[in-house]
Parts: sequence; structure tokens; C-alpha cells
Amino acid sequence: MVNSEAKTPRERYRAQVQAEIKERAWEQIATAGASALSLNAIAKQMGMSGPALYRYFAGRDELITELVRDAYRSLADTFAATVRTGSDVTALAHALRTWALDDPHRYFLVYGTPVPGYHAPDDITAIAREIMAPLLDACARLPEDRPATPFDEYLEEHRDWAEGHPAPAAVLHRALTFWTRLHGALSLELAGHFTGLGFDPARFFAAELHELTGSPE
Amino acid sequence: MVNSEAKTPRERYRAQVQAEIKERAWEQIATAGASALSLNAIAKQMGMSGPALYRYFAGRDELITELVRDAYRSLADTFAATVRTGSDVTALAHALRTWALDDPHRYFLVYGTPVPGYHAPDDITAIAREIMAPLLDACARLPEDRPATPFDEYLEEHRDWAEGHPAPAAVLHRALTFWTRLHGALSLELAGHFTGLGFDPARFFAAELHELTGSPE
DNA sequence: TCACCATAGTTAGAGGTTATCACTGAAGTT
DNA sequence: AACTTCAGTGATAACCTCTAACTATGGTGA
Repeated sequence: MVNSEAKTPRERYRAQVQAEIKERAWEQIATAGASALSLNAIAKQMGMSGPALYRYFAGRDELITELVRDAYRSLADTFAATVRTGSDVTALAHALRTWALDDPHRYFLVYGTPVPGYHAPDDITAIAREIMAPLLDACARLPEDRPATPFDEYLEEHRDWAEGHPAPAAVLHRALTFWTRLHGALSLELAGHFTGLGFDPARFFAAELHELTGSPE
Repeated sequence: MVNSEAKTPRERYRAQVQAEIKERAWEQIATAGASALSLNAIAKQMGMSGPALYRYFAGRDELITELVRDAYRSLADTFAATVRTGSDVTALAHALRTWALDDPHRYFLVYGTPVPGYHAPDDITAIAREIMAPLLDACARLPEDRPATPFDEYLEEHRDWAEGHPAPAAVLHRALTFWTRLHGALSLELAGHFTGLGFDPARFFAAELHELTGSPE
């Protein structure tokens, strides 16, 4: 998070303050959500006046964009670290769930309700695809024991997003459903739509995962 | 939406103003999202000063709660109307998608990122369950051609949320996955996570639906 | 018809926010 | 030692929510 490559003392100071701002911002987001993020409050917490923060971030939007970027980055790193241990798609799913439960607001910063005027910068969409890569790899290692569906064929002709990944369309399809189904279960759980329903969200998540991989529960 | 049952002229006027406030609020939400909803701006649009709105809503939170309630109500009515025509689970799914695409912000008001301090009143959770009923009915009419899973058995012992619905656990499971999977596909589509990926979200939605019902694509 | 009163809408203001501006003072550089 | 760069300041504008006190008006009971 902190750029320790900085040479001059000024750059190091700047990087450190910038990092502390982000840290406070994450605390605020974790407790009250992104919409309640207040530059003023952060400044006050850090013992300086409001406008001082504008030396470090052009405004609230830029700070949030930075946080969104960090959130994406964090998930991408988590996935990369998981796959580096030779883990399968199940481990990836649990890594996702752990990452999400670890800080639900961070999850919603990535996959939650979009801000209307906002469009993610290119480097963020690049990280989004970087997240996809380990998922595709893991899905490619799964046994292909399912009959090809019409959507598989369609996907074969619309596989731009795989960016040259050699996996067959059935694998792409599996990765896609992995993403959307686990997001469906996870986001509703995190948003509290399962509370009071009497069943354990973890078990439902596991059930969805098992149906995804085809392995017995 | 408008309470035309009002007796006195004052009540009718009041109901009408209240309805117009909500209408303007929906416009604002549609263009700038719920977080950008401004009572002041609504008042100015309606040609009156800010504090006047407090005669109609106790505050911003109450207005948003009302809008959330209306959104739930709208979805429940849409489902009820769909099921009244003797439609199956497929029609229900398309009704959901149409309803969501019709006003994405309304969808996110119901199923999107939760507001941190906010807890839905009882009558809203009641509508949420009211939404579940037609879905359970439709799923019960589907042929049961799948082997029972361990999660089915687990669900049999945790079926409080079905509220006395006679459907077997397999049906509950199906309704649950219907909900979460379609939400997963839909919410990612609405949030723009599929843009630039090259495939048609409608086709993916259809593919998920077909896998859900077991019918050929 | 007239007086009354409940209520819609007003202005003023407290306290919060983002953000810009001109300025000060200190740190690093030459 | 002089100079330049830049972090942080207070003042200010323009918003926001929400409260309080006041005015004006339309419906209603005597």
C-alpha cells in the first residue's frame, strides 16, 4: 500500500500521509459505508484542517476511486496468492468468500451498487480481467463432464473477454457462472437478505459451489 | 401510489403533494442514484422552500424508506400479476429482468448495497416474503427430476422462511437458487460489469434460467 | 356569516459537507 | 545565505439536513 520506493524525504512523507488518509478512509468505510466517507472527518482525525487533504487527493471522488482500485488490487492479489499454492476452484471460492466477509463494504465497493456518473479508469478494468485469469485457469483444470450447451457455442464466438486464454468455451461458461452465482449468493448474504430466513448462508454457498464443480457435497 | 381514498380535500391535496415529492425523488434517483437524493433540490423543483418538505416526510431517511417500500411493493405486484396469468417460473424470471432493466436504480434500492445504519421496517420484510410466495408456487409446478442433495435435507430442517408452504425441500432449494443466481447475473449486468466483455447479458441470463428449469435452451 | 384553528409554507439559523483561494511558514536546494 | 517548492492554514462560497418561530390561508363549527 505504501510506496516505499520513494527517494526524497518529501516523497516519503507524502506517501506516508497519503497512506494514512487511505487507512482512515477504510476505517470510515468499514463502519459507515462509502457514502458516509467524509474528508473533513478524516482531516480532523489526523489533526489537520480540511483543505489540507486536497494536497493529496483532488477530491472525494478521487479518494474513493483510489480505494476502489485498492479493493480490486486486494482481491486480485488474494486470488493470485491462492492459485499460487496450486489450489483448485474450491479454494478460490473460499478465498473469495473469506475476502468478502472480511470487509463487506470493500466487497460492495467492487461489486455493489454502481455510482451513476462514475466510470472506472482503464487500469481498474485491467485488474478486473486480472482477477478473471486465475479463475479461468482453475476452471480449465476441472474435468469436462458436461454436455455442451447452446450458450457454450454462442460463447465460443464471443470470447473476446478471455483475451487469448486457450480454454474451450465450456470452461469460459463455467468461470462465468462461478462468478455470477457465487456473487449472487454472497451479495445477498452480505446485504442481509438471508437474515431471519433460518438457514446458514455458508451452507448454501457451499451447496452452490458443489453444484458448480460437480463434486459431491 | 396515490391514496385516492382520501376523504377531505386537505388529505387529497396532501396525498398529491406527497406523491409528487416521491415522483421527483425517483427522477433524482434514476439520474444520480439514491445517495445523491436531495430534499432541497426536490423542494426547489416543486417551487417551494426546503423545510416545507418536512411537513410530508420526517426526513431524508423516511423518504428513502418510503421509496424502498414502493420498490418492494412494485416487485411484489409485478410477480403477483405475472403469476395470476398462470405463468411458469420462466415468465417470472423474465418479469424480474424486465422490472430490473426498467429502472436499475429501483432494483438496487431493493437488492443493492445496503445502507449501513438502515434496518428495514417489519412491513418491508413482510413484502419481501410476499415476493417469495409466487416463486415457491411456480417452482412447485416444475417437474422434480433431480436427485436430492445434502443441502436439500438440511433445508428440510431449516424451512422457517417458507412459512408453512407445503413444497418439499427440493422446491425450496430451487426457489432459493432461482433467486440468487438470477440476482447474480442481473446485478452484475446492471452494475455494468459485463460491458466490454463481448457477450449478450440477455443470453447469459437465459442460459442460467434454462439450467435452472432444466428445459432445453 | 363569522370566528376559530389546524396546517401549509415561509424565513432565519445551526451545524454539517465539498471545494477554492490567498497566504504563511518551513523544509530542501543551489 | 538566498531561493524555491510545497504542506498546511483560515476565510469563504455553495451546497446539504434539519429545527424553530412565524405567517397566511383554507376548511369548519357556532
